[in-house]
Amino acid sequence: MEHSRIPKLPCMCANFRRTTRALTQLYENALRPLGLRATQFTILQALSLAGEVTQSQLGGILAMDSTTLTRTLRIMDREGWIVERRGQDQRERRLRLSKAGETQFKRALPAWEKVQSQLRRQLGEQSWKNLLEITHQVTELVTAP
Amino acid sequence: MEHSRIPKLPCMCANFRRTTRALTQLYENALRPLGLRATQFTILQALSLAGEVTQSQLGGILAMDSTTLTRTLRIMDREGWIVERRGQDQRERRLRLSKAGETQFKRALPAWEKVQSQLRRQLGEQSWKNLLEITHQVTELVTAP
DNA sequence: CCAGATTAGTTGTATATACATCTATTCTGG
DNA sequence: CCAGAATAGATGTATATACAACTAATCTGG
Repeated sequence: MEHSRIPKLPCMCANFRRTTRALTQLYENALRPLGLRATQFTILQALSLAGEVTQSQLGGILAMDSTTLTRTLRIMDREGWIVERRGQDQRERRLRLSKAGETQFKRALPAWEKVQSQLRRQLGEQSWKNLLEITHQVTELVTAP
Repeated sequence: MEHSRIPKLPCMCANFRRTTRALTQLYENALRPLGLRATQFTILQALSLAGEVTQSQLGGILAMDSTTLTRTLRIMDREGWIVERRGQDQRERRLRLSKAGETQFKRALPAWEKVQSQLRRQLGEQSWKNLLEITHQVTELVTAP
């Protein structure tokens, strides 16, 4: 019976936070040469998939507070990766990838795919799919409707 | 076929980060009346289980950079929840809960147990155990040996 | 139409997080 | 024993994160 290097934690939140710290380092190591943080890559990918969305909608997609996005989007805007425009409703900011943002996203894709497929191989196809499914379910369950 | 409120994300890291944000809010809402953040509660619990450890060892247990702990431990020390002392090796700081720290941990336990058991009920016993197990495995896999 | 309620996003503030770099201490090979 | 290597933490810096309080715009009931 091989004993684990790290102890089990009884708290579900602590477990997820710990795993997320470890995973984030793995992915950020891969993205560092591109000057991308994990959150930034995620936003590039989300916008690439979603097209134009408001800041609130993006917050909903990522289960991230809209006020957090204000700061992160400022950084990404400074890099020229996104375009913001006012819509009918003058309060909201409609966001989409700029050309430079699309380019940066495509530039980062190989590094992301490499770390994804490496982890996928290590976990096995079954666990991989199971993990994507269960994390999604937990997010749905825990996120306020 | 009920369509989901939130889209699936293809990135494992993004998935875990999103779920962790949602879970953290759930737990922090429960701990807020006690003036505890999720990380702080986790450290109280980890020290309660581990006894006296060095800062590096605590970092290993939580898969958290030791330099991150410097700041968080300062806050907890300011609150009087931990005792730091020098060991044989004068470089290291040996940490344990103070009386006040134990008291604070015990004070927080009911709120934590409530949110834990509520989530456990919602997920079901099988998913709950599965989640604790799989997150632990991923952490082991991804953490540098 | 308008006053109050609601909503979108910003700003102030505090904590969380890690990397690069630094200092102090300990270890290790010769 | 001692010089260089390795280790434990601290500090500087940048990003991530959310809540409370704020401003501006929109909506809604009367």
